[in-house]
Amino acid sequence: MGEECAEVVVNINHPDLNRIFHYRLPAGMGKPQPGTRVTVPFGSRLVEGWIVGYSEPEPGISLREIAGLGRPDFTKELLDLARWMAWYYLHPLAEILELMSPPDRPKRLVKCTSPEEKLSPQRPEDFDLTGEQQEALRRIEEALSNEKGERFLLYGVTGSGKTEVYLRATEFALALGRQVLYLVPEIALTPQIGALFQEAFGERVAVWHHRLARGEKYRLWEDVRKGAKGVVIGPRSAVFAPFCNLGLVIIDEEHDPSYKEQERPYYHARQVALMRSFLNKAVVVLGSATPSLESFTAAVRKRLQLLTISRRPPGRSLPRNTVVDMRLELNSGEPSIFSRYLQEQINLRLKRKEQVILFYNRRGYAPLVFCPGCGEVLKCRNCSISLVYHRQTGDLRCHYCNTRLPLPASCPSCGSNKRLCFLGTGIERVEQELSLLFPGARVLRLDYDTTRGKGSYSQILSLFAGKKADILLGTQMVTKGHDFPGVTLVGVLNADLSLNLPDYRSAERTFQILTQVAGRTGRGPQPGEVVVQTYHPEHYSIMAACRGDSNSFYREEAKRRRALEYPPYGELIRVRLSSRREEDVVVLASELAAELRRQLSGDQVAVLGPAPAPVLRVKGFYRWQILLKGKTLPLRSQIEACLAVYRKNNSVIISVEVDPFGY
DNA sequence: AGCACGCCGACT
DNA sequence: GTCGGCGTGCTC
Repeated sequence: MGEECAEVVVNINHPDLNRIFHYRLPAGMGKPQPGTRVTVPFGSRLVEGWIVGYSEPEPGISLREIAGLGRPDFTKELLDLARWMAWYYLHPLAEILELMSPPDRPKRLVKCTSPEEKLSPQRPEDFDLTGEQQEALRRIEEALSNEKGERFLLYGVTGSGKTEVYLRATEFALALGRQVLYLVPEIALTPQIGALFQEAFGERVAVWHHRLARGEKYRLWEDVRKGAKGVVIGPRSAVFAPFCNLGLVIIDEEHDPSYKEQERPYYHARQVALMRSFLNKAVVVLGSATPSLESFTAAVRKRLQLLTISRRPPGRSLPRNTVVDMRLELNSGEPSIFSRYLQEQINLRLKRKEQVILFYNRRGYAPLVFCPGCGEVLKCRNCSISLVYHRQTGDLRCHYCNTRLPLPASCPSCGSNKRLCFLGTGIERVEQELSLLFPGARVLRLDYDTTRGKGSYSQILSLFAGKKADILLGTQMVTKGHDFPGVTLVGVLNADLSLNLPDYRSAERTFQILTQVAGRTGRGPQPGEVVVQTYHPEHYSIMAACRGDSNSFYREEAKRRRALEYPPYGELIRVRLSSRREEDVVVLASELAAELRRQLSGDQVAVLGPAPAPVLRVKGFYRWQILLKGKTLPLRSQIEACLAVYRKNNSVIISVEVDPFGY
């Protein structure tokens, strides 16, 4: 006769242990709730784990008893979320639970360190929403009252006041006694939004990010769990906050690729947030001026309700767009990274004391360094990638593994001591040329390398906001949600760079970046202008972005993705194998691919590859990959079983990425 | 992952 | 005789 036993997941990361073990409860004790942390005897040692449920074990296994009970780490809802993630992302449950675990209680709980709350002035409610903003807000409020967990896509052009809608929806949710999760794409953006919300809602707002001190984290988590905090603002990981009464989830800039975790377990915070709100029947608002094709399609299919804001508030017009065909520019006069038209426009702003943002998406000074003696391009010794010359630090760097080495005096390949040549243009070279062309201009550079120091990111931005500079030259970083009313010109120096990435999303990314960066201008009383330099002026994503015609972009992009059955018209899973020995990877990859073909046979899933990864070698590891395309959702367990077998080979690491970014 | 068990070489 | 090398196999 069976007996109800606790199902325990042990916190050890090994493919053989990615399952449930049954344990007896100590005598004279009720059932601890699933999600409770436990210590259990495991073989000859004690290990940590969690109770995840109760059931009757198979007959014939010798049961042992739970050795120790810990705190309840997860509510049923969070546990269900973890289970869903483990299933959907083909990832060990233990590792997901570890990721979601609440912060440890610090040894010494510091007395209240929260700075004496500056009396938060109630935000003035006196300025009017536009009709479209009002309508969006009304529908969200209605949904909050209905408590049916409705989902919205707030599709509002840049500068249309989406944040104001979020603020008022939050106010409404709080008034109903519900908690609010507000996701932002990056840590860098949390302080700004956080300050705005704290001003409106004072102490009820928790600004969460991973760099908080341990005690602070612990206290915030506890406050959220008890309901003392009504709003949690933060990046990806904030999606795991222990809400007790979640009513509204806002995903700001929902298209932003930063929501996708780039390391294990490769989850997408937007997707997790959607599942979490489903489990809570919470209302979701996905907001963007350039929705992901996934969300756009979901709106077309009525899985998201569409809320549109098509106009900026009165007096704020959308910028004028000019496309410069750099091919024609090349044929006439001396070539420069700055077209003559853009130079004229920059000069005009400088004369008028207006500000300029320039976007150039390539770090360093020169992306290629080569030897004129033998023609060899200098490569990283750990990665199959060219080294980039950084002038500021005078060294060569690998942008994949971060290796740095001094610029060699002679060619490492042929020994010639002819001077090495720099090929191509990075942002440092653009900066240099900028100072030659506009000697009087004050230029700030915003990229990965100028923002290493603590606080340097916000320092650069506040210098620019305080008009201490005329030109802000930056990489991707300048495209994200900033609001500089003094900017009347945005220049995109090379719109094509993101088009050639090995990613089926490259056209979408290009469209989004161009539209977003264009949206950084004309946010003040003066109208804005955008100048886009490109060698592909006829490309659909560049044309659509420049004309502000997003519908034609989505139509074209949807057509292409559908034809190739890429997401959202098919699911994609990338299985990556890596090892220090290339032959091991090649052999195992082809065996695994053959086995997957056998297991998943049928026309539902295509097994593509194996093929070398776009960058074959990174950090000394050779990487090959297999792509699964098609209806993979019903086949998760077959895929999992198949991988488990091949993971027994311990010289080759197998990692799985569901819905990968890039190939 | 860890840890025990097991089956062969050189050592106080 | 036994100490210890790390291959193999198991963990409710």
